[in-house]
Amino acid sequence: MGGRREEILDAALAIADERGLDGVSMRAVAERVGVTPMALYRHVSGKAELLDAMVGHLLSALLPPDAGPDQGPAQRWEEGLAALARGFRAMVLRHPWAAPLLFSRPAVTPDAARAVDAIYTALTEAGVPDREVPRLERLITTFVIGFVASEVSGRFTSGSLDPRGRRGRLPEGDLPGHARIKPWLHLPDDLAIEFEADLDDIMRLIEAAVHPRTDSESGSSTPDSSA
Amino acid sequence: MGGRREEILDAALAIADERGLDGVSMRAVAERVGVTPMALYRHVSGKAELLDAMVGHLLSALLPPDAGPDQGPAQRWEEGLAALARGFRAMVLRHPWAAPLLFSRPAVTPDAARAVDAIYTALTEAGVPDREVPRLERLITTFVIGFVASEVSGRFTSGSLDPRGRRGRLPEGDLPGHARIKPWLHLPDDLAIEFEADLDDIMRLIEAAVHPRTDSESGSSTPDSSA
DNA sequence: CCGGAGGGTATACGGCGTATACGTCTACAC
DNA sequence: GTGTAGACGTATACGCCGTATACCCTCCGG
Repeated sequence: MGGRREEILDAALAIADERGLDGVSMRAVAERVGVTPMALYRHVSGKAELLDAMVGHLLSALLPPDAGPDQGPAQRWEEGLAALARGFRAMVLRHPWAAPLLFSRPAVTPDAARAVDAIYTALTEAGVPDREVPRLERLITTFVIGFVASEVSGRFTSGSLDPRGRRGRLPEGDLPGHARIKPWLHLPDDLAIEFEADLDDIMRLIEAAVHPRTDSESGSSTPDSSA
Repeated sequence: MGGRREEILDAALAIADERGLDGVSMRAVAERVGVTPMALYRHVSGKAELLDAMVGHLLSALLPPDAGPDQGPAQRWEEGLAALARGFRAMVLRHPWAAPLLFSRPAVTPDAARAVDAIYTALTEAGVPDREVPRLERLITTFVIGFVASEVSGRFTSGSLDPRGRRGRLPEGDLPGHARIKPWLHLPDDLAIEFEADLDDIMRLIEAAVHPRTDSESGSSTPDSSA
């Protein structure tokens, strides 16, 4: 039977974990399987499909293994969403090579569809109007994927924070926004904490979608009473 | 003078716009400049730096050209942020090749730092506590970059929506969350509208950060009164 | 006995980024 | 003028990459 294909997939995953995405070449995978590069093409249509299969494999491990037919009303929806997000983050931190691939391929595997379904269910359970559910799903997944991708790809590491990053020698007084908040400009020690705070904000965003504004009473933030 | 470097940069940008990021090879750029590939290395340390310079160039065009010393209190902060986000989206839609690069490199060019500064200023102006400003800046930029990257990289195109995407032949009844909201499962015709709705939600998220919850009064969404 | 099919190999092509070595042209000190 | 140093460009080559093409072997049903 075609256990060979999974053997190839496992080899590719192992190489990616050990040497990064650039290490995953058809030649390297073939060597690890113990076979000639061209032999891979009997089981995989090309490198693109191999990469797809790799992210598919990762996403498969995201959902709990369908722990039985009945499990009651599960947890509260916030917990379900947060758990999914945390699990996703943990997975990408464990396999950073996946980050660049996550934006290109839509959630196409069965397990990915199930993950989306879990989000739909949570949103519905939270009381979000049906019409808004897909948009909010996209908003949430976009943020979560983006956050983790930023984290592992280096977008967050000092640069937007400390403007003297090699090349950016600004006149120093040209950044009034930075100056005011200088004490808070360092990257937090633990991005997990920031991730939690962001998730919290997004949960509130969802709650707000449950009780939509009537568009009156929304007289911008504060009518006049600021300082 | 070093006009040669900008000539190289322009050639690379032109190729990227015409043939995509994969078309940008040192050989192709060199040919367009009318020079041998190795000649590029006199002006650019390697391909990585060339790519960095390309995104730097794009980001430079984001901010208004510093329209004079005084321009009053500018617009309301929501408008400033939204304009920045819309400008960013338009830019990436015009140059889709930039999407994969945006997560890897921090905002390191002077103009990028100025863009971040504009966001800081808007958040401060909105009344966000100083401590929270950098986190919210990261939250906003992460979402905006993620949204546009998803848009141009195909993550949004049917797949998470319509679960029958080639490979994902699920038992059909296995996706209760999808079933319930079937009428809304199609991608909106115009993602700009969804982008606006998302921005709106994020503006409300910011307003919520201005008036932080005291952590009482937060008895989860609705105490008991749902259905 | 045969024949096809599934799996593996060998070879090759065209592309890539770039290290190294060599030329050439200009500008300036003497 | 002459020498020389540096900036700029070229030529060649190395080692990778993905994969098209053609061939080979082994097994199994008829």
